[in-house]
Amino acid sequence: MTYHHGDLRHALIDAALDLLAETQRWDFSLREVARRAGVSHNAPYAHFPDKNALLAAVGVRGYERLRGATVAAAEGCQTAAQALVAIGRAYITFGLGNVAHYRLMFGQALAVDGQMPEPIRAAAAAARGLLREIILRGARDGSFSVDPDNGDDIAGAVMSAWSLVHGFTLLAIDGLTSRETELEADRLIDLILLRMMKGLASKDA
Amino acid sequence: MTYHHGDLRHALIDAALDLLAETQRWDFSLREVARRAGVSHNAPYAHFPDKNALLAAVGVRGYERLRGATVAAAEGCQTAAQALVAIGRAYITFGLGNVAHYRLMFGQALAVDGQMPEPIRAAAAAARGLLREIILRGARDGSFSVDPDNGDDIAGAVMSAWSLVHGFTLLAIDGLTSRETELEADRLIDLILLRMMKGLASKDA
DNA sequence: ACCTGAACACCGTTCAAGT
DNA sequence: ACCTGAACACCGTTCAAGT
Repeated sequence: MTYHHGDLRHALIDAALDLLAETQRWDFSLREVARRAGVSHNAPYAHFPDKNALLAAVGVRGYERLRGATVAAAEGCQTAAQALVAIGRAYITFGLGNVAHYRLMFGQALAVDGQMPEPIRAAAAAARGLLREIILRGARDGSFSVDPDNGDDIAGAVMSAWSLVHGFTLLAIDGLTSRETELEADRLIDLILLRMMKGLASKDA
Repeated sequence: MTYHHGDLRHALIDAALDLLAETQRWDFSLREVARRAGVSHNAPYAHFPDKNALLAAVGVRGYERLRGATVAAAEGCQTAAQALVAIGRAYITFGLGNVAHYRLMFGQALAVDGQMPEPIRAAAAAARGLLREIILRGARDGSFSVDPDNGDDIAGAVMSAWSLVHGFTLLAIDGLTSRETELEADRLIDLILLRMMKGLASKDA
């Protein structure tokens, strides 16, 4: 049994995903991943230039899954406003359900020389594009106060929505959300999504 | 020269802060910190139970600095609305000016068993308290649509404001903010803060 | 109490070698 | 092309020992 599988690259990513889910951390060792995949500790170097490259591939998987979850949530929504809330809720749920994976997607682990690798930047741009579509839809049907012809205005709306949901997800993961009242997590999510919508809503909506 | 300084604990934290600023990363080694402080590689264990404890102490320093920067920004502001915008801007500026420190304050590096250590939780609670005060002030003078007697409502407003600013800071650090238009960073900050304020503002403001 | 030096079980990465 | 085993320069942490 010389070659364990036709696709060790794929097997390594899967092993890393398993470790992510099991340990709830992304600081596992490359050697541990290799062990899981049943190969020697440096077989990964035949498929990835270094550990960072493997992590980046795993990170891209995260963006794909997140996109899948949010797109699915938006389907069947009548209005743009409903779709945006559904996306926000699905986004937060994904983060809280995949803590380590979500952290990896955005953390310093993927950054090289202070910059995210290109595949991650592309995935993030796609995520912004998804949000942009919804917001433009809402701008055209009058539910959002966004000028569809003003690129800055759109970018501001997109980034404010993403920032709020992203920030909340991370604070919730870190356990740094409000504990003042015995507020249930779901209720708090409702409340912050309400504020997000209010920030985008047009006055006559 | 047996004891290098009366306060090695302090010296180690300073050395770590130096490394943070120089390398722009928080994944330096404990041994490197010891080297910087001019002591053997395990002298730190006389002052910290493990590496995590040193990082936590450095993280707390970050919260203190961040608090100092935001409190200073709020001083001299006439209205609660102005104060909140000033705080938001100072917050983002701090994050972008102390990338590694900011990432450390919230990242997995400090988490043990999926939970942030108590000193960090306390610092975060203090940060929420600061926001809460401003928001309550704005609620009483009528500039924010927050019910001062409804704890949930307050918590929702606090978390939505913090989430937005926190999320934006991290996305900007990661370089994942909009690049569609040739939007300047400062302009984008203005736009997202505007959306934040709109999410909090009362209709008659 | 505070620090040192040796030691242990790990890393990521490289290299020569095997098929 | 794909994988192995030995090797290198590191880690975090522990332990016995020194003042």
